[in-house]
Amino acid sequence: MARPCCSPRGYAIRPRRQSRGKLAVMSSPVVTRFAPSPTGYLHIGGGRTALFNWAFAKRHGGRMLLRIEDTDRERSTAAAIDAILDGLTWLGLDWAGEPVSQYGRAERHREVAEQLLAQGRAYRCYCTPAELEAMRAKAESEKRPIRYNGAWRGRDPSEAPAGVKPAIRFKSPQEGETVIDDQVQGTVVIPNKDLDDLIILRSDGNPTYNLSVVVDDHDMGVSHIIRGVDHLTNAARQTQIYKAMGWRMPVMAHIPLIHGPDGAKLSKRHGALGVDAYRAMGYLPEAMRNYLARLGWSHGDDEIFPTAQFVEWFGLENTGKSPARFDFAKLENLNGHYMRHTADASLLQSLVAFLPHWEEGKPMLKALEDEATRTRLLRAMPGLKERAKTLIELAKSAGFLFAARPFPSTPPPPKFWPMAERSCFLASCKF
RNA sequence: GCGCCCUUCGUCUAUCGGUUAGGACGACAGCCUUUCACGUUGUAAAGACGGGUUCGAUUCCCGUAGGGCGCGCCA
Repeated sequence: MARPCCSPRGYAIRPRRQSRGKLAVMSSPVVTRFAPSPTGYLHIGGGRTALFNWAFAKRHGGRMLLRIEDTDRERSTAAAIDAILDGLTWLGLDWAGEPVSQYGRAERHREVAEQLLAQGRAYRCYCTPAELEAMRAKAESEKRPIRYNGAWRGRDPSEAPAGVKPAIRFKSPQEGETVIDDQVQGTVVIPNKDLDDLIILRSDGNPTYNLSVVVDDHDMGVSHIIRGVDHLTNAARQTQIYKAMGWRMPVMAHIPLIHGPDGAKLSKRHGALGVDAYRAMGYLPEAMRNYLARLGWSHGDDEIFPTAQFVEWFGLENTGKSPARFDFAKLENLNGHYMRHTADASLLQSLVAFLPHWEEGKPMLKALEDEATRTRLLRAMPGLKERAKTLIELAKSAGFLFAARPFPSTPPPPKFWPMAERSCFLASCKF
């Protein structure tokens, strides 16, 4: 049963009131989290990870938390945080409570690091970054695995060189293996000899990722961790930390990555697009959600379904392990479908919401402030939306409505207009 | 180099040992339409390779090849 859990940093996790219904048979509330690092925009893979976390939480009557992993002070920016929140909001994904700043919890992380140190599960390491770098280079040139050699693992602290601030390393088991029981990947076994003693607290006293994640997920009561497979090795390291702390493991689910059309990793490091770019290309959030849902997850032959249906169907057991390539053609087709099936008035709203994000959208946005113009566009909508695959296409094909400023009061339209526009024009003039 | 993971039409995927290997996007060819679009009908298109296990493998096991991810005082 869920118990309130309070972190020393002061935020209390209230147990969620158990909702009735057949899905509420879980003994503890489902808490997922989306934990992006604010070093850039929200890329598409992150968007899907958020979608899965969101859907999973909703599906089980739980909630999704948002944690900003901003412990890297050098690279974290406020602009990136805004971009991420903006991207999630546009995608229609909401989260419970305020976003948690991981950096804001550094004190608590240090505390755990100290505890590990006191328990003999961690030790001070006086190697300098330069020494480490040399060690790595040597290992690489000798074609040996690149790992920390544990130089300070058994060394007496009295041998510590003067003037060197130590980092704290986790004393990772050297024999045996670490097993990850993953809902998507299955049972993954990693030999402990391949996992070196990772730094959990930097020499400047700041915690590192793997420690922070474990402490935060634990303190925040996260029950299910759904993230990209690129974190699989981290999962092993984190498992060791959970064990050392005697904490209960959350359920893990590592989903496959989304690759670019060329098969290479699609991430912000490789110039992939942020979700804001998809908005600017005129895609509808609901189409985006539907498209993303079908990347790595499936429900039989079902292709097009509303988000509510996706939430009802979503489960980790239907999530595949192989990576998918991003296919614009399919996205575009799906988007066209959604445009055609969206009510005129609501599509007009989507268009108005989109216009500010389109570089050519200003004039039309201005023109649409006029009630009569909006009405005219609304009338033309049935014909317009039929042949537009994106909001950009919709806006462009609607352009004729705004072109001639003193709008001709009487048809017929000029003969050189394409038939589609002529008929739409006629429709817009219909009384 | 070491570890982990992946491999069904071009792409996303279904298949939970026995199917004419299904669907969707895309492609191609018709139909519909005074254009386009929509819609619609049809066609081409896949189990990486080699071994096992089994009466029977796309499905289970091993190997090979190819691909991906990870190996930071980044997250």
